[in-house]
Amino acid sequence: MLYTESFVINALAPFNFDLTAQIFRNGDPQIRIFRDGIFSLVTKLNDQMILMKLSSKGTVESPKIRVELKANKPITLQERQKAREEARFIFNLDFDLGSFYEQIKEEPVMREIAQQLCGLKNPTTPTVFESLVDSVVEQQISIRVAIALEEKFIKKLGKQLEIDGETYFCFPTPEAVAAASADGVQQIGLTRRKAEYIHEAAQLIVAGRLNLEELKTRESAEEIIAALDAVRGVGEWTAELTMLRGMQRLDMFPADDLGIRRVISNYYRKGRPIKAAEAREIAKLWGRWKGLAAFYLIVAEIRGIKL
DNA sequence: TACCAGGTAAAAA
DNA sequence: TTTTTACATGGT
Repeated sequence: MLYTESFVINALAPFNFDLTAQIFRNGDPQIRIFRDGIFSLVTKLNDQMILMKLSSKGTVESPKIRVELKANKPITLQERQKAREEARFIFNLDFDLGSFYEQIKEEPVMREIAQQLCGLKNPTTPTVFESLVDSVVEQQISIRVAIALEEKFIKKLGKQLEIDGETYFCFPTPEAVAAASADGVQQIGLTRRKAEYIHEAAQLIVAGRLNLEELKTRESAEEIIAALDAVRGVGEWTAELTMLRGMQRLDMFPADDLGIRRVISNYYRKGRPIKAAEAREIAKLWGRWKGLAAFYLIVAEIRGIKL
């Protein structure tokens, strides 16, 4: 029996859903993908797995998102509410881009890029755990290899949903990862070290010694970084990236990141290689939105925006 | 075939 | 205290 329902939610303008969801255009259809104007992913709410499909029903200045839920069991009011919150979180719908645009309006390079990418918001992982795992997997290896490994990880340890004749996977819970051995995690093709890092982090969470979702609510970046840094395998870069992509901490700026340094170099230094210190200096132009600005540069490069 | 790609912890110097 | 090395896969 297939249960389905849909509703519409608002986003704080400006918001360009299609531009933002484009990030997922090459995703795995069984995990998450943006195709034919529809973003889909499976989410685990309470005990139930639900397929969520999002599409744009409004404009950049008056954004409305249609949310469609599909499940094999009846969807409760509470699940519906959690799905709504998750959709808001994944696309940062409540964030006021105006405050970012105000900050960079006197800065010609970012102003031009922001004009061309108006309404682009930063996608966030549904859980901090997912962001942490992704960041560890992405250490040192190319983003393409990392994505291949992340997909293997999800399909090996994530829960599976059969619905509407299709198979989907949702991101593994810390419990599932902890229950697997480090060997099990490594089998997806990670280094032994990385498999241990991820397995240990999952164990800490299950043991109640690391509460990532609680960390998300803290004000102080230093406190969060310190807590993340205590996890083996998590250094400064990993902590910053985890916060930027999993906690909506748009003030985080991973200056050590080679990709971020490259895009800054391309748009601000004519491609001349720069060091982390120079990247930090340039990032001061963006005030408290350093991480969001870096995301804009990355998207600008992907879309071939020239100044 | 060989080398490179969005780091980190541990070993070596 | 600072520098070097192991790590494992997929793309080119």
